[in-house]
Amino acid sequence: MSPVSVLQVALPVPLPRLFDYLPPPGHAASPEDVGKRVKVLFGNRALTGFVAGVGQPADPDLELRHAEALLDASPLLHGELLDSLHWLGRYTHAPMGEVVATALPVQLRQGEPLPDTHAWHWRLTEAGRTQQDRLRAGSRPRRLADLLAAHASLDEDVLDLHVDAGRATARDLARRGLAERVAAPATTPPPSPRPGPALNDEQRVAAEAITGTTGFGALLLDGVTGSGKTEVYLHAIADCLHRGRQALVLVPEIGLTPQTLARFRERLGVPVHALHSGLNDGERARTWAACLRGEARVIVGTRSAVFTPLPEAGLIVIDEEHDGSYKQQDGIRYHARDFALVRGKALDVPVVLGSATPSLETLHNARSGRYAHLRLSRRAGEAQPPGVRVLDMRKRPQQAGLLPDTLQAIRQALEADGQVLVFKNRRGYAPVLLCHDCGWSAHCKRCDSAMTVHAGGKRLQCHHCGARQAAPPACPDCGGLALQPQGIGTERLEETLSDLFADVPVLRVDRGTTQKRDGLAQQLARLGDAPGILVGTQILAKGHDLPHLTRVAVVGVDEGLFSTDFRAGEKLAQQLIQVAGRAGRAGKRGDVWLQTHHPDHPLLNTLITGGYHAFADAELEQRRMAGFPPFAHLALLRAEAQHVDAAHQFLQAAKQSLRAQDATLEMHGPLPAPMPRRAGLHRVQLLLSSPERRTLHRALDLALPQIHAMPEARRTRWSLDIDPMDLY
DNA sequence: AGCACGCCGACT
DNA sequence: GTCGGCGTGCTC
Repeated sequence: MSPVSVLQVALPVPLPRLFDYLPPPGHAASPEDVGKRVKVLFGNRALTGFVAGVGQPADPDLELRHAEALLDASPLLHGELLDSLHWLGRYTHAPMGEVVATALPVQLRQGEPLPDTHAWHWRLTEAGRTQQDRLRAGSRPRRLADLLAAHASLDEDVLDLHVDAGRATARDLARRGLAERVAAPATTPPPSPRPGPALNDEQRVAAEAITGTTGFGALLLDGVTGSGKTEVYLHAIADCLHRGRQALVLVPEIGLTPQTLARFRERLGVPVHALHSGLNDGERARTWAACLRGEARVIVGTRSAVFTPLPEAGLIVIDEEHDGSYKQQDGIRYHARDFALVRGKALDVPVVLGSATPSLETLHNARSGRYAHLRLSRRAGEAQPPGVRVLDMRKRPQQAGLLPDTLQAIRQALEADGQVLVFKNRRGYAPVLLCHDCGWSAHCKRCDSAMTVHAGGKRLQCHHCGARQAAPPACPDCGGLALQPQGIGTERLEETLSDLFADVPVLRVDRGTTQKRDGLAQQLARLGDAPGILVGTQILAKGHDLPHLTRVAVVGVDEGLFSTDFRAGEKLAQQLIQVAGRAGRAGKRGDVWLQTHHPDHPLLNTLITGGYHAFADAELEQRRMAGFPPFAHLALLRAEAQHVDAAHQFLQAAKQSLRAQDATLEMHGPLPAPMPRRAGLHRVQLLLSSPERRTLHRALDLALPQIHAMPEARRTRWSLDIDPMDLY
């Protein structure tokens, strides 16, 4: 007698195991069920799970429940994507149920059927054909009816192009029984690409290297700002479409603008499917389904778009591959760039990593020959690289943190009809509110950090937990009235610059001003091409062409020069290069004025005299000496608890468990996190490091079941971050 | 993560 | 006398 097979179900719970269920009554479990979603009762709630396997029950004595129902006639996840997700679960040490929940759009995760992706067409009804003449001539309904009469049916999306308010008019005709909406199969028209500018030599070499790659290959497209990386992508994508394959393009959160999409659509001549945070659940599920069915040929999306099914994949592009937004910072802490490489390998397609400031990991891979290294060293269209001028701030007078030279430089640029970007990586009015009488300063009650002064000094805000309050009228400690905002934020810069340059617009752009959708684009449009000043944080360092920007003033990056985080230097260098790259585009040479108290700092020196690659050489050498990535592999075990001891004890126990698995594993901690208290919780962390990735993962594989089962684990919120981006 | 069960304080 | 606090345990 062969024992009955059961469904091994992955559920969206943080438990590191699968749950066995008997198949729904009347069905026999079969290997074909793997990849289908399944409705089950778990405890006393109903959950949508995922059949991760079919086999013998793990515990023969356990009385199993029946699954309620299988939700898919054929597996939703299978083949390459399923394999890659299994890899992701192993790599991040996350339960498969959570991995699948992260990968699927909300609606599918919740058990909704795979949505239809057919197009909606309109056509006249029989009544419509006979009564069409009775509609008043020239009226919208008449014009639409005439239009529909001339076609068998018309796609809903084009109605508005032909008749004003075409969709609404169609619905009106439908109410009168004259027209009807019918589902039509989604069609994927052959691409009708429009030629772009001719590629220069470097671009052509790069594009040919990509299109000449058969099967998997990782290629770093290392091109200075303005060198035309996007043209190379477009060329490679067009070739991919021509071969009848799908292309996936990942972009940073900030980079997915309507302009970008319009450019892709126009040049490639196919519908471009966008996946970003602005979509609602229905749109996301439909796009996912369109990818699965091969209807979506070009998909442009942010981090989570790396999970789209690509049955006919031909190319993956990761634009601005160094960007931090590719790393998810909660839940399953995956890195979309790294996962894209895994998928590219499994799909056997080329993966292009583009950046003007490649991450040191990627650069290291390129230099060691694992990735092809494609260089674009020239700016397209005659544009000159910006010149950099360093201004020594020591013992110089300043106004709101601006040197007289800087103000003079701004004035000159404006008088020459240029626009100026003033870059300051600090939001708000001032970073600290200080009592000049007794030394008190405003701190967040729930975090170990100063509160930032906002609204010209009226409000206080914690940038770590979001707490807001009115600024006190007097010092809470000594009662004195000498409260002073200390330091400079973008808001204060905006105020000062508006006063000093009253005749030009001064626009502040930071996370506080761009929260609305398209807010940034609209603001930039308001500035137009007239002289003006942009004040902003790193949000201005990327995305959006600023063709009239001739001068960039970098004020106050000194804080970043002395951070303890091992990636701080890399991030600062990338920021400086990216923001400097904004200056000057075709026709206008730009320049950068950099204020600092540390004009001799090696990072600045190397960066300015040798550029990003010289910096990267020096930084890589330091990483090698210090045993940091890419020369070592890190994992960070974080714990948060109401009381420090609980978090500390948990990590101490975890450390012992890991030590028992591997006596050689390097462990640092448990130590308080760089911000020891945030949002009322105490934060402690244990850093694991090994020169061998396998060593690290093997120890974690063995220790994690024990760690999960620890009584201390219940008293803390803890998480494991593989390849942490920052040690916070 | 949820959710139930379970044993101790301020309320109708 | 009960509502409700969150500690502990379990989920096929």
